[in-house]
Amino acid sequence: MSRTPRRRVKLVDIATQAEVSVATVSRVLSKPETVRPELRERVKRVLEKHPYVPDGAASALASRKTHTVGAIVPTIGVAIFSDGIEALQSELQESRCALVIATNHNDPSEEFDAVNVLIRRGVDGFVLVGNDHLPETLELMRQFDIPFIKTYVGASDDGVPAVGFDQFDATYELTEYLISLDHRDFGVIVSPTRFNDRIRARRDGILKCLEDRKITLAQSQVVEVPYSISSGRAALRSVMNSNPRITAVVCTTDVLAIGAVIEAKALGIDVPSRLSVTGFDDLEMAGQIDPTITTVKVPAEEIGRTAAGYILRVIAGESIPDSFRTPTELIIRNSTARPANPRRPRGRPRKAK
Amino acid sequence: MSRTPRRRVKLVDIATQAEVSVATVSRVLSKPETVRPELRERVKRVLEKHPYVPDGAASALASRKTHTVGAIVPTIGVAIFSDGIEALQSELQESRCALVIATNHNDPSEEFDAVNVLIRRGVDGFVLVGNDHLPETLELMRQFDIPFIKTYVGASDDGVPAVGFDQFDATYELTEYLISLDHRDFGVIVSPTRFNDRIRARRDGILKCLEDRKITLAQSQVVEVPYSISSGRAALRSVMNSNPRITAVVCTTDVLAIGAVIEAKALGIDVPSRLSVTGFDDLEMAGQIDPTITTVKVPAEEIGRTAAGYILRVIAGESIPDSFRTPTELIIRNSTARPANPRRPRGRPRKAK
DNA sequence: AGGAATAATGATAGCGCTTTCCGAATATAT
DNA sequence: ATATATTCGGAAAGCGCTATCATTATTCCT
Repeated sequence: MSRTPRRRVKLVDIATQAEVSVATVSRVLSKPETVRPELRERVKRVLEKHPYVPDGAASALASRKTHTVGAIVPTIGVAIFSDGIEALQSELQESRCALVIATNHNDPSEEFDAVNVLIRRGVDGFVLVGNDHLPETLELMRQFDIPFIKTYVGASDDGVPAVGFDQFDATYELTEYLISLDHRDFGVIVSPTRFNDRIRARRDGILKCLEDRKITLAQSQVVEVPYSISSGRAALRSVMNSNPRITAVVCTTDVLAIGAVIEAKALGIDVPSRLSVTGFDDLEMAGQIDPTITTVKVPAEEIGRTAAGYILRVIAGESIPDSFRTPTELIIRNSTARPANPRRPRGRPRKAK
Repeated sequence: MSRTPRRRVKLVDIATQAEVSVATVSRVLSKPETVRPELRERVKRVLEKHPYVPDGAASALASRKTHTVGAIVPTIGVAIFSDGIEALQSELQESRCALVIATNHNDPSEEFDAVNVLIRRGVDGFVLVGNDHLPETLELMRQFDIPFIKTYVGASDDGVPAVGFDQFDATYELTEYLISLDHRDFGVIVSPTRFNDRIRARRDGILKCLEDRKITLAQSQVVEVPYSISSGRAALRSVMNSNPRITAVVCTTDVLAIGAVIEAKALGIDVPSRLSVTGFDDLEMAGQIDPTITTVKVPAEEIGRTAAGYILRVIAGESIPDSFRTPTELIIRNSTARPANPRRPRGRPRKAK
């Protein structure tokens, strides 16, 4: 327990000890190949003997690089984001780059503040979530010349690089699958769409698919509720009350679908024989609950991993493709089946691709 | 869309504009009360007109303060940690202090590396999780004179301030409750204990309580498995196979308990009439699954909030109590009941406090 | 072998801010 | 009025590092 309050060792200490200039030590640390092996070794030996940790603030000030990227996500309490962040971080770390995380709780003005704070702290680039951002936010990043990318979206609407998938297409496809099973009466349970373009896209994918097949929906068959299991339960009740003929309920997230399935059971509505339910995200729970839930797997880990490479390349000034698609996967489980009395019984079963 | 690549505005620009010295502007920003109102207003007006964002690196270098705290948690993918972090962050933000998060995946050497990286990046203090840390890690933080606290533990074993609760006591109490219900044959399902003092404490609290009541356990009645629902399922099977007379299964986390409950149902073992199951953490799912699960609520949000104040005070050099206890709560739900054929049927029901 | 080109090192000027230190201005006491 | 205390603002010295540039050592041509 050496309580030695000894002064922090700095570059000049190492330099003195090794009898070279500070410039040389700095070079050994950052571009070792530019210094003669003999000297390099001498410096390295000294470095090993002393607990030298470079001062990030000083080097950031001198070089104008922080080797840090900032990620701003809605929340870290949701698996698809925490998984993405973990992957982003470990990948960034490989390139000796730190990650600093901020949350915006789906509030664009919180995001603006976060960008401000992070710019002040110093980051070389930003990883944002979704397509919707305050113009001021974008303006600020551009003003400070800090590059950024968008994630969890298939393509950005303004030329900013994006890595993710098309949420609209994913739910469109999911809904098509339900229709192929001969479902014609739908309920839709939507998580909060305010300031959330991804959820809006999911909802719109469902509605557009239904519309394209000329399937109409009463207002009351589409409900928007908070993100929680208990809200999912309440929503299922409300949707089924509004139209008892519904045979399929599409939820924009697994959390809601889990609630729906639990409530259906409590109501004595059998899933899937009487009612099909689908989720989105593919949480572990979706595959374990009884019945297991048909859902769409979100490639969170791949998004995080890819985003790391993307933002690093943007920072390095390399040009990269505008968008990178990480494929989703429709996972068919036991919460979906053909309805008991299909309105068009002769439609033959179609295997989802 | 002004694409103006104009040079970042700095302190001297503001100073020139306001016709004062940089020192004055700096003072207006950090200790406004030391500058005459008239001048202060003049500077503030200029500040408002120009998008000035101080350079954190420069001020960190000059003042040796980063206004940043570093938190190192096992993972952010677990609710009790993500909830704690969210609270920590929002609370820290109130004091205009940033939070940077690192994960160690329960690996002490990853934690050491993280501390290193964060020291380099610059943090004024650390928030760690648990009691177990490499001596090198502690030594490093002390060497750089960076204060730290421990969280999710009731007290530290070495005088470091701690905020949290006693995991041992919590499971001891939970086990007592089961015993009061007349359970005498137990199974214990434990999440990974390697490098995880909190889980070890939870396990030991269970075992000690059992031991104190002279209840013995075969080796096979205590299993350690990975942290997942499916592991919980497998573990339940294994435990029940080893001794079919078991009437109560105690799990160290809700995730495992959820798996246990699901598997029991799959096996046709009714919970709670034939088997009682308990969890720990109080995830939302624990209160929604059928049967709802008896568990211990972990005050994650309170821990995060309190930790913020604690570390801030330590940084400020104020003296604080060695530890702060955030109380847990035993939440009794439908997964626990008196066993069908208690070995000692005359023990009268005892209400848990 | 002589000179040019190349490579390796050192000296040093900042990076943008904070913070003494000190003089000027103002207030208070004698 | 003068002497003394008090307040306020400016000048300037760094904070620890990187990067430019000049200098010196080394290698390669012809």
